[in-house]
Amino acid sequence: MAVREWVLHVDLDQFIAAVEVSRRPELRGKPVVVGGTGDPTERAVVATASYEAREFGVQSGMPLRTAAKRCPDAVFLATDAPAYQAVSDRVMATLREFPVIVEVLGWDEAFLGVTTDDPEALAADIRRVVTEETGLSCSVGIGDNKLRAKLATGFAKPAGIFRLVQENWWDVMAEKPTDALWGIGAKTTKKLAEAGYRTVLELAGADPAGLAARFGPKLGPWYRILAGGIGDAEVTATPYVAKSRSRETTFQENLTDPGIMAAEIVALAKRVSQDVAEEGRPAARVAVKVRFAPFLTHTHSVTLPAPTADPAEIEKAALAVLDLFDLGRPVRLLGVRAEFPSP
DNA sequence: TCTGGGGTCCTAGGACCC
DNA sequence: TCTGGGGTCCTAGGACCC
Repeated sequence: MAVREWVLHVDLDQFIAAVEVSRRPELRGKPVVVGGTGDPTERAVVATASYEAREFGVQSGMPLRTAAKRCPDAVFLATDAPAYQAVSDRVMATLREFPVIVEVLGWDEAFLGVTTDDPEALAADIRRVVTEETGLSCSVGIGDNKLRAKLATGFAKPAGIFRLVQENWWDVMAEKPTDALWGIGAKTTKKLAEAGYRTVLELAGADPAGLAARFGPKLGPWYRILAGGIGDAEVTATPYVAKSRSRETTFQENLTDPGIMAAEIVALAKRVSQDVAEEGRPAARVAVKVRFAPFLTHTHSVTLPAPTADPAEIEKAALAVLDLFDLGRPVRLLGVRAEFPSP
């Protein structure tokens, strides 16, 4: 086989649940649901469910209360972000031991830029070494660009390897619904169906001008390209630079007292200021998010007179932005976001 | 299904300027 | 006192992803 460049997508299997099981072996084989503080009666959602819990219809993003109804015998655990970050760091370090470029996508996934004559053999090596060094199982998608590698992983799971490239794109994808594509979700799928495009093949043949008119000058034509499996193949190890940092809280009981709302905004602004300080760059804008009951979300924001990392200035700005809202309605969530200057 | 938290990018309208 | 056309910035909202 010829030596050439490939994109590999490595994705850990049921990552968060797997981390929890690895430190509590007695949970192995049981339905495990991780989310919120681990109290299934709380306002919170499922971060990850083990495959055993998924058998009962428990899915990530689902309210914990619903998960508890579907699977009353599941073990409910609190989300422990620092623990997942630490394990993630070990996995990424393991991947960097291979002669590859590693682009981290999140806690549990990464793109690898590789040059090889046998990507399946490399993928199998990676799966074996990741398990040896971290005890975790992963799946590997092989592609000729990032889009195809990412989608390939979906067919590889769990604990497998799958190759999706130009040659088998239509065999695999032509008849799939458009939301099988990475970047097209439920809302867009519905709108595409209304326009007469239900499958990937149908979308690939759509008129770009018509798509632009319906979905916008960039998004519309991009959907058609996506349906052809075309995408960026450049994997880069360039460190991530945040464009914004934010903190938000959903309250277990709605807030009705504007004085308490102001106090919560101050607390959130302090946490954001800490994050801004850690970034070592000043913030240029401050935004406040308010979610009113039952679920209406609004944001307001200001450009600061000059970029600053001063916590007192960020707090003052956040309080001033909060004042732009009509707070005479019950509030279920408050958030504060700092944005860094665009380069 | 009574719907988390932390992000990114795109769109569109209005302001403002030349 | 009737009103072009382009460019850029600001702001709010929407969609998507992990």
